Amino acid sequence: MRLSKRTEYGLRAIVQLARLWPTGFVQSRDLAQPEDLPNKFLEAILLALRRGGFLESKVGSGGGYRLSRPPREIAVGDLVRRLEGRLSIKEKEGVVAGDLSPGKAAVRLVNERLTEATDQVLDKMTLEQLMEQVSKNANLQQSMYYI
Amino acid sequence: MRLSKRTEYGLRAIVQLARLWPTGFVQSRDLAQPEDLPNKFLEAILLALRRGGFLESKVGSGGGYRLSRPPREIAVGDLVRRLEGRLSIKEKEGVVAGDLSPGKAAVRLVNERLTEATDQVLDKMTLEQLMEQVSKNANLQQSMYYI
DNA sequence: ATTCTCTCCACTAAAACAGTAGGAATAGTA
DNA sequence: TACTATTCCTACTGTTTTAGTGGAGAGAAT
Repeated sequence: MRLSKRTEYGLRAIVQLARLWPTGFVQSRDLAQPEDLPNKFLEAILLALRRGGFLESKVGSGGGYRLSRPPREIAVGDLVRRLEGRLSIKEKEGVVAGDLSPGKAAVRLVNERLTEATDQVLDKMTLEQLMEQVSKNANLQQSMYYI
Repeated sequence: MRLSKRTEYGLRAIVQLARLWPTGFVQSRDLAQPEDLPNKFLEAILLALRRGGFLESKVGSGGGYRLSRPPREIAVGDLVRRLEGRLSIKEKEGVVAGDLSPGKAAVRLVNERLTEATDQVLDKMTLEQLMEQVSKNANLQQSMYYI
């Protein structure tokens, strides 16, 4: 299970926006540079995040992006699902379940378990919690230098 | 999180072999037909499974494939990891952890949680358990017709 | 010898991924 | 009004991955 670059860049950008919350608008370029992300690609990603309702944007001079609500109200799962695009693409679902081969049934079961597990992880985590855990880890690392 | 066709076909084939365990060798063609899998593609997959130590094969007339050990001793996780090929590809790991940007650290954390969760699901499940659960579900479905 | 099967190598078509380029639209500012 | 800054939008491109196919070789049974 590997996140796409698109998702990775999106998360990296939104983490920056979360750290700045609730201050003003930040421009795409200023999100791209410190994390070294391809600017044009990032623009498209930010646009998707805005369409997903995670960001607000303002065009023109002094414009940019900001979170549309506080980090604690943004679930990482929603972000990832928006960014991956694929991921749980409504499989045709025609069959009601009794009538598939044992092999197909097994594959379906594995897929379901996997989806449940990943959804669990992703939906339980808000952007705020993600950032807390990251800085906790960072502090841990930091302190380990002095042991 | 979507399993590739390669993995799907491999699972569907090995589920058939597990149902037949511990009887003799089954030929690639006879695995492909009932599940309607592309024969040549399946051959390559079976070869990978043999190389992974999950199957034994016999060439020539009367040859074919069979499990190399009982279904209870085969973890679905090992199968999937073998078949996906990618999935937890040793990311370069150069950085010891303190020195990544907050964004990178966040992405890494999400990836780790996701990997843990999927490994958990997959490694806890043996081929035998998978089959039990599939037939349990099938029975459930079956009985629901009569409610 | 012949047939049957796995094994192995090379190749291809299509999709997904990871961007890039250029301009239109919009909002502030002089 | 003219100018500038920024998002918004469309279309395109190159690379990698996925999902196969084809054909020949090699070993085993009859």
